[in-house]
Amino acid sequence: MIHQYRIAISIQEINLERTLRSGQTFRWKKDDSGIWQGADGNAWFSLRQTEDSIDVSSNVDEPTTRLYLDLDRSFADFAAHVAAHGSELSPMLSGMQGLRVLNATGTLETVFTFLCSGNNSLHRIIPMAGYLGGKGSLWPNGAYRFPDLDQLLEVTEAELRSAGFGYRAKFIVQSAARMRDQGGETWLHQLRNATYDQAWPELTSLPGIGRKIADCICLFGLGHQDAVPIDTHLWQQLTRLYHPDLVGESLTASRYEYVSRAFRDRFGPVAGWAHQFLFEDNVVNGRSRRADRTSSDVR
DNA sequence: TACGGACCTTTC
DNA sequence: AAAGGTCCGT
Repeated sequence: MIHQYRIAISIQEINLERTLRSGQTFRWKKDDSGIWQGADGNAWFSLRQTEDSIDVSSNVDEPTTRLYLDLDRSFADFAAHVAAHGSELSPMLSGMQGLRVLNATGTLETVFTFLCSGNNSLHRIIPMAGYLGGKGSLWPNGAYRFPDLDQLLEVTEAELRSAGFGYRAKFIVQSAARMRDQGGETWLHQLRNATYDQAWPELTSLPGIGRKIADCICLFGLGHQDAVPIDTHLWQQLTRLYHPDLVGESLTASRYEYVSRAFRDRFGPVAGWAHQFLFEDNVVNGRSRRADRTSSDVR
């Protein structure tokens, strides 16, 4: 059955373009008509956004879509909350209206696509995520349902190697096998009911998943919004804003723990959202900021 | 326990 | 050289 409905909401409250291209999910596509085609877990969505509404076609009802897009929380309230805990983020917020952290339920997809993300760039992560997604079945909107664990278990390391996955091929095959041994998707989804502190060590027990990717899975795939993935972008931001003595230093495990805890202490339950703004700001502005610094420092 | 180097491949 | 890191050996 196909549901069709219009959700009245301003583009300041949720900006699909900004949100779906912010690197928390990798398989959404905007078609030639400007409609976003995607899938998450058991759902598929066609979304057409205007200034004040989103027209939805989907196999799920409106409450389910609202939950996925997290629409029942106010972006404006949230942004105010972030600004109250860190005024240094205020200047960034005006350019990031409607950038949200989605409430994905397809946790298996989060695990295996972020397994592709390490030491990699978006230009390559997206086609890799698309390749894995293609192992699943086709939804009516042209998006692929992400394969289940049994389907992933059929993929071989040799195949992924030849598909350009590099050394991540082994991690993917090994993690799929390990997950099966630990209880499969039942085990994974049960981490949703666990706390962040409980879920994190479970995830890092999978090969290829270290502290950063475990934090991504906690935040983007399990709904643990106190998780703070610290990648190279966050590290640049956090050192610049809060730990100037560490600027330019390498991100070691001990520094990760230290900086991560400090950020969580500052922003509490909205730490994950605050992280998303800092990440996005660095992706957009970081290069020029680095260029400014080096051009004035060097020579 | 903690750091530094290797690691696939593509793109800037 | 750097990319939204992780693993391994010292």
